[in-house]
Amino acid sequence: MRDIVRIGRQHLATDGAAALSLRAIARDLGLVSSAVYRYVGSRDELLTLLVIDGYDELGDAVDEALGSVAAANHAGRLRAIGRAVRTWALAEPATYALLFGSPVPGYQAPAERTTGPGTRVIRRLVQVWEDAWLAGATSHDGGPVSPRRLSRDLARIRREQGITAPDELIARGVLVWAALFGCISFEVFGQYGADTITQPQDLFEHQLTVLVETVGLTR
Amino acid sequence: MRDIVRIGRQHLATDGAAALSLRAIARDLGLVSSAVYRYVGSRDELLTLLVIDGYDELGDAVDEALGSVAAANHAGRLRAIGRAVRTWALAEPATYALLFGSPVPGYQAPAERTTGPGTRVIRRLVQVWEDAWLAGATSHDGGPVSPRRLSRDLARIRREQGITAPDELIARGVLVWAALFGCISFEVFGQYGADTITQPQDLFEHQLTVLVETVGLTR
DNA sequence: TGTACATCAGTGAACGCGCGTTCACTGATGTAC
DNA sequence: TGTACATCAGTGAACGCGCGTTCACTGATGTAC
Repeated sequence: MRDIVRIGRQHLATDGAAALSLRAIARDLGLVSSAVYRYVGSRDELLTLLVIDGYDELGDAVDEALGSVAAANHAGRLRAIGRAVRTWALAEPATYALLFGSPVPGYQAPAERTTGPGTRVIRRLVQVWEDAWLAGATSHDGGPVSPRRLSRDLARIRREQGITAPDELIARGVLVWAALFGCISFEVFGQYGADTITQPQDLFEHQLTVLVETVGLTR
Repeated sequence: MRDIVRIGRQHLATDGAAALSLRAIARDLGLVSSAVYRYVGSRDELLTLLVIDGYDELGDAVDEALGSVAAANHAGRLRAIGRAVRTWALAEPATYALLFGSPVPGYQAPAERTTGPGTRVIRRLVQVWEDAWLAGATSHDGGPVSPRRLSRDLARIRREQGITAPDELIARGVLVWAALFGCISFEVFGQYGADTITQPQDLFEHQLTVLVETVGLTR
């Protein structure tokens, strides 16, 4: 069972999610193709297992990185999360692509099984903004953002997440979240030209500095 | 020939790049499968045609949007580029995924044919920073950024692009570029939860405002 | 105006391949009495 | 301690399918003289 997921991830790396083949996995396991049906039911379910496994591994990496940063060091926590995501993404580019790249055609992850693990990183990020807000360690405060439609979306997020941070901070938090993954995707997917960025880790550290500033963390 | 690319893009939307099938395209064209080999040579070449076609369509959309913005309105130009990319991505999510999503396993775009069209958007963005810099309309100036390794990468970019903007502005420009596509990818690929963001265009406009600020455009 | 020839778009059969999934089955291992 | 039975991991054949690519070909259209 663990073997199936393990080999599945290897195949993800070589063939991609769309070409993931139960027969090939069975072959690598030294099994006949029908034998894996005792464990996974269908190809789509294997994809779901890989999605959950990936989200959990990423979430564990982030949590471990956060373990060695003081709670009051909000900027440090953001940086730690960013570094952990990047490091994991570079180590597991195929699984990263499954989670954050193009959707797999014809496959829809079942929300009731993937939403929990799939939101671990953003929940950690939200906690950073919220803690910074409560500690008075962010430069963003003030009333609702315009237009009112956007403010309503942000209010819903505030309610669902059980937080108190103001509109502007939440909106910037969402941007920083998307920007962080944008930077990592560009690097992992090779969007930076081949010879332009030779020191991506230095660039990333600089990007983290700007993102800390974007969300207004003062410490 | 145009028909092949047209139908190819339709198949991209339904089956994805990895499952793109010359036979299926031939079928849709009312041709026998071997007939398309008169036009494309191989499946990989069709992918290359789709990549080039996509980059060019996106580049045209950006250029057209820029046509109605005054050159001195730097923030407006950045916003126009962002909106054009987002609008095109939402209209052509499958082609957007081919260009900016997960790499297609086993396929490598030939640099000599795709680099030109593939860099149209970033070249327009770079021109915005550069014009703003030359016009004194950006709040970022000053000397080299640290560490020196990063500064060297930025110097190479400066030389290759034939620009004069300082380190900090170039670095932030790269971040804004990656962040812009990060925001759009999150929306196109459905990373925002199903019910969290109901008004993505309002959120995007707010994100553009923050990105204008990030790159320090004062007008 | 007519004929011979070249070009060229498309045909149809074939090659060898891999895929997901079902189904009746075998044979080893564990369990109950 | 021995026997009958249940469980369960894995087998092997089969289903119907689609794929990329090659190759010799047909038949219509255009061109040269």
